Amino acid sequence: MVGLRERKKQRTRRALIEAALRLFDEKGFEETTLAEIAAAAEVSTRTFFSYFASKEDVLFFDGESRMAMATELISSRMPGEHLADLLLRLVRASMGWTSGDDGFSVEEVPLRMRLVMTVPSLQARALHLLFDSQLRLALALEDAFPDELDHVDAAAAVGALIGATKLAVISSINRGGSLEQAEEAAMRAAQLTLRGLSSIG
Amino acid sequence: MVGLRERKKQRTRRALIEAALRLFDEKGFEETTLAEIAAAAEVSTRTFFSYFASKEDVLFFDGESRMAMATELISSRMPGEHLADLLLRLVRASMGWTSGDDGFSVEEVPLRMRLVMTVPSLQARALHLLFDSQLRLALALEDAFPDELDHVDAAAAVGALIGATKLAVISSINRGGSLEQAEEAAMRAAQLTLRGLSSIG
DNA sequence: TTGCAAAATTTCAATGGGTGCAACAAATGG
DNA sequence: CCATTTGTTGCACCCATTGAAATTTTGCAA
Repeated sequence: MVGLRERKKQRTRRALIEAALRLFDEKGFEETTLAEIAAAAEVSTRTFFSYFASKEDVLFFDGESRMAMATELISSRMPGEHLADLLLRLVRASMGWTSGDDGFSVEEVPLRMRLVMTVPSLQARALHLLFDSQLRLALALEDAFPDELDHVDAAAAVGALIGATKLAVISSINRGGSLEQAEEAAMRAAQLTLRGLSSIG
Repeated sequence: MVGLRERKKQRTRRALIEAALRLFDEKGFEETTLAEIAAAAEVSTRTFFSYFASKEDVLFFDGESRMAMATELISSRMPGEHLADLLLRLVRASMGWTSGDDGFSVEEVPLRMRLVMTVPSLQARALHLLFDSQLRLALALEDAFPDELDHVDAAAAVGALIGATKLAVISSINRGGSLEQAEEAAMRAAQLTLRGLSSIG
């Protein structure tokens, strides 16, 4: 299963990610070409596309593992646990996740935030990925509350929670707030929303 | 103010929009090139970009006028009107807006929905535009409730409301629901969220 | 170890969106 | 009618992305 082939692929993937993040940091996203990233990772430009579907995607390399952690947490619902409590657990836990098994650490979080806030195509991609995650989380919620939630409830709960926290965070940062203030705003928005959600589950 | 120059520009803009929508409908978005759109509108390809910043943007030509209607509605808050009531008015009204002064009618709504649901780059662009609108709506809300809402409240309210309805609509459509069922889901999600929001304003 | 099939990489050419620029045409205002 | 402003065009160019064919690397079995 974990033969040489697989290990080599992981090494290449890692090299691409590291090269890309470094170059994005040094020269900016739009100023970095795929050719440069590929060269820095010592592969051909074409090979980049067998690892990532687009230039944007390399920045969100840990999306899948974060998603896996989230769905796992949801499916770990304690018997009888209330919707709002489970979601609060989810919000708290996910703020601590920097990255999963991908082996990258918390250091690239500010870089990613900066890039997503300033580069339109990255913002669009981030929103798109987040939206996709929400649909999947809603499905997971439905599974976790088979008798209590229908799909509109589940969608409304996930959409409201993530919608509120996301807008609060960005709105806070747009006003020049620090990452700490943004985190603070996120928790407050989440709690406001969860209070409303307590009428559902 | 409305000289020949201005009228001519509006005619060109309209021609571009009509040509683009027709071609997107006939051949699909990705299969339509900018050269074809420009040719159908009888301008040069280069000119397309003095009207729209990207191929995606032409599909959302009425975004600004819809936004204007929304902010106007918010600023028309009756004295003492409660947050949830104002937002309910907003949701109801906006479902009726097909397009504003742009002079296009309800006919392109299904086309747009179909394209946004199936073309990734359009979905990303739509989410990006919607997100931007949310930030502006949150600001408008803050202005409308100067004493009752701080910016986290406002962001949470807008984010939760739009997040919930959006996810409910798409989730409903993803299950094969009709546009009517989606609208139904939207209203239900909005009401669930507004109930929670009644604790804020 | 050798040889072969599968998988990964490279090379190459082409498409198409998007931009900067300089020439050109048309409208406006006097 | 002239001068200025504004919009249009053609052109050269950059770069992301894709397809296909050629080539290399790896896994595995004889």
